[in-house]
Amino acid sequence: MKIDINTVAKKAGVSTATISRVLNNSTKVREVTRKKVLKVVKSLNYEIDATARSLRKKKTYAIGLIVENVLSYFYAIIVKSVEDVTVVNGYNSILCNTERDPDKELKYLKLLKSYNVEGIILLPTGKNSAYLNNLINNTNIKIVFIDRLVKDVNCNAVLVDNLNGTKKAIDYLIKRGYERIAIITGDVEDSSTAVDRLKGYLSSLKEAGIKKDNRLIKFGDYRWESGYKYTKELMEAKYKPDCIFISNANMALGAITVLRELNINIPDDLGVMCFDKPNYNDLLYTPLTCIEQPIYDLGAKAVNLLINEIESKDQQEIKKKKPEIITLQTNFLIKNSTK
Amino acid sequence: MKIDINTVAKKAGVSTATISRVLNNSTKVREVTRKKVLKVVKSLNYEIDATARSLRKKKTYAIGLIVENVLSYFYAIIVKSVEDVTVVNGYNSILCNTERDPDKELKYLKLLKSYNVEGIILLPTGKNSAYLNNLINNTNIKIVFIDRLVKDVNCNAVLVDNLNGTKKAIDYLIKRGYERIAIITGDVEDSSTAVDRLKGYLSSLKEAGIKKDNRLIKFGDYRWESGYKYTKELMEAKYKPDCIFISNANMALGAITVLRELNINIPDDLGVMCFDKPNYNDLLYTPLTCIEQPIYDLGAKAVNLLINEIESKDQQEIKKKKPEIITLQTNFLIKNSTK
DNA sequence: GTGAAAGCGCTAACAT
DNA sequence: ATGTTAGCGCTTTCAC
Repeated sequence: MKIDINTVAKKAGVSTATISRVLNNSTKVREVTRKKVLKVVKSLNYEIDATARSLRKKKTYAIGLIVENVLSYFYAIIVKSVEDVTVVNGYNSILCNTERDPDKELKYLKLLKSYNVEGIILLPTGKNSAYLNNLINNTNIKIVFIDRLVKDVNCNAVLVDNLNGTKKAIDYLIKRGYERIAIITGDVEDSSTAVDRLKGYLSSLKEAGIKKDNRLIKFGDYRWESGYKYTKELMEAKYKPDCIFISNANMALGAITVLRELNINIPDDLGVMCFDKPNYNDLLYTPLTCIEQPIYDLGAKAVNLLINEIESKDQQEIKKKKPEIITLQTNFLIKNSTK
Repeated sequence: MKIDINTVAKKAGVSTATISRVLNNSTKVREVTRKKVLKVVKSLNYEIDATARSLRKKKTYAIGLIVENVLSYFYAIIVKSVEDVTVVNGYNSILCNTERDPDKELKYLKLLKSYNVEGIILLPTGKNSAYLNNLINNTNIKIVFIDRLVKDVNCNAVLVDNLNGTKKAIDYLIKRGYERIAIITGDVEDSSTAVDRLKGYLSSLKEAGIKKDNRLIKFGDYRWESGYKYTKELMEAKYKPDCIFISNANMALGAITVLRELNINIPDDLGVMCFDKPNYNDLLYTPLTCIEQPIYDLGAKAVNLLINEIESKDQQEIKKKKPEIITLQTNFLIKNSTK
């Protein structure tokens, strides 16, 4: 029933080795033979069996991509860029969504190993460092982190300059006259991104001689709900901020939702700025002053790093050399959500 | 170097067959043996080789998902729902983006066949009917269309009731007093969705005794740009609509962008309604009256259909029975973009 | 209940 | 330039 290489070989009157050579673009085939084979291949609608080929070649041309959730625009862009660049290089990507659940992440890491992917691009939950080190040390699977690092795991990464991006943002807010700038950042336990954004915030305040005030610092989880929740907390407290800096777009959208419910006018009553540009920012009822990230590049560069490693001639060398960490710069966008 | 089933067998002091039995939950293993094997498996961090297993079992537990572009929220939801339901059933999904390019679609169909996926969920470009029929007739790969059909290809599908959804929308607009309702629909050549939405529009007009006017009918491509372009055309023409019905969210966002540029007020100067709810609709400067689609369900139901077919005992029966087409109902949301 | 061995569809080393 | 054949890592049939 299934058309395999034997069927093709028989019909073409040559051996399977020759078919294989044609299919793998070996030069050691006479032009006449090649033509004949290709004709038969086409006539039978034969497609090579990737499973068998992978097993034999020990090469799958597959990489895994683990993100949090494609429903977020940020991750969707990464998925798209990774796919684009992967395909251009003759590889395929397998997409996994962790939902920020370390168990799911672990499950997917194992799955991808089992699938013999040649590399993994990981937007990490921050846990699973033991298993990650196991992959790095005991297998040939290359790993590149994207957007954030994992404690105690040394490997290549492509990041955004969160520290300086945030510093520039807070400096701007201070210059505009804001005095009680609150921040809603991510979970500093799990995310190096959240840590750096908080650091940038604190550093700017310090330089301006403004004292850190814990009432103005909230730790969210980068989701809409936590932007909503902590903005509400901030605005219902006795000591209120005059401006809120929010560490990502999803939380910022939660924030402006609740601000409208509370009838708090932006920017008259409160300034709002965020890290990461919301999708269709200009169509929002309040386009947000924000730090735009080179998200597509983040994914594209990660794939390039990864494939370079995979295809490197000198695998010994690769194991030894220390991790390459690429840091991309951000872009400042001023809208009317700040005065 | 690589830990394979032989390594495990040797260390456990049993044959590879026994290891395999344990790993496949065969009942014919003594409890003591099973325990012993599992211990060794764990201690070696052994993960089964999915490639080898697939080749031998002729079962990959993989399905392909082909959509247009994850960057669109509509497709992102489908990707998410398909992954969710796929994983729950013990399968994995391979994501492919066609960018609406039939050549890319064909390439991916071939790739997925080569990967021995057991089924494909396809949001079709509308071309490639010959190859699709080849897959259906000559391979064991099951196919389910999602969102739209392909001419001359009979297979299972999960659709949205575009006709009635649109009818309800246009009926509403007429009842609200609009008299020159324009439509920007998709490409009726390629998309059954666009055809049905246009049909619903025409049918409502007819019932209300309003004559079809070609000046008010535009054919876009479901992308932001075409919403922008055709809205501009409509509003710069001599004969202008008093309301525009737009066939999807992306084009609607393009539309409201240009309407603002042209200083056309919604809904005072012009009513706007669309099929499909924009992401964060309520945060837009003009939340749109729209038809909400059960997108997550679309994907979830497609996976269920597909896996049912894949796992059906009676494969002969499957081949014979006529395609199942599930049509999901829409939801009407009234906002202030219509008077 | 367990082991030996064949074979899934392909590639690559070796032979001619 | 082409063919023969072993074997990638696993599962499954057949013996015992």
